[in-house]
Amino acid sequence: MRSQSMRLTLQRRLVVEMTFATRDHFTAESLLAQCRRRNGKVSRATVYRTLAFLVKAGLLRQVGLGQQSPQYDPNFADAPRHGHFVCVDCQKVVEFHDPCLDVRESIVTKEHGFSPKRVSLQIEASCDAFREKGVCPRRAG
Amino acid sequence: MRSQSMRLTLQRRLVVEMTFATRDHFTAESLLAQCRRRNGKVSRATVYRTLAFLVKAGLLRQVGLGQQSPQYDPNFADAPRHGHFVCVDCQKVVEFHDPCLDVRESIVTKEHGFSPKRVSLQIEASCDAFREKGVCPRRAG
DNA sequence: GTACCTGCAAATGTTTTGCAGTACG
DNA sequence: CGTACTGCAAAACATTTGCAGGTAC
Repeated sequence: MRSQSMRLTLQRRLVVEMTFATRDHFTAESLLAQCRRRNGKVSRATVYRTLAFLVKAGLLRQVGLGQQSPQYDPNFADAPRHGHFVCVDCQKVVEFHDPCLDVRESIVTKEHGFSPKRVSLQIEASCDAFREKGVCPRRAG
Repeated sequence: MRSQSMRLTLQRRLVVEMTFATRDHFTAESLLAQCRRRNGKVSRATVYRTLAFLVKAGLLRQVGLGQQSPQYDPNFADAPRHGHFVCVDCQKVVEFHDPCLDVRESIVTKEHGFSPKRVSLQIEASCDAFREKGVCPRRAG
């Protein structure tokens, strides 16, 4: 998987494991915290360097979900063309997939003389709970 | 337009003018530079504060276009539902609009129990020039 | 005249980098 | 064994904030 002139160190192994240990999105800082909770010994610099490598290799996706710092989406390799709902209240992220959207995206892209590489679709929306109760279960405290 | 308990100062006027002086996307820092080139006298803090206000007011859109820092899209008020092509080589951004996509997005969103608020669609792609010549005219130096 | 606003500079937070020591292969 | 990698701490950025002084209304 990675033996392409790169060394497989304990630290990189840990970062990669933590990256794909969950399907949830995460930030670089939260992954570092996760690694250390797992009693792993890894520096901040190595986490950032390894994440950058995974993104460049196409195994991980960096997405801007409206929050302050960029998030990483570990499900990108499995389903390269999924989109994200982001709740305007609780910030909860739900992934979705729609073949019709994909097709239409391809058509539009080609009409404009482009050749699609990666698609990033975010929809800010309110979830059911928010509309009904005015607040999300997940919200804040 | 803004007299809703907010004072119309010279600085705010300048930032708003610069924001909508072009249809190009920009960052907070580049707008600050732009303001100062226009011999305007405004502080970094005021630029950030005014941009945040415009975004909250729905007159400006903050978008993550894959670059390091977030960009601002001044065309959001005119066409709230447009998407962006971002060239993988030269980073050039081209806006597009497609009603079919809009419709499909609405359907998918509702199917998942959400109510759409804002849609952000970015497509990373290679432009004609890049595919033909292997490099974009706009690229780098 | 009084809030609200600005500008500065410091604080905050994130990501990158130089370099000496470490360890994979 | 040599070279790539790590960790540290500092640097480089981007953005926010506290506060003293300024200004729109």
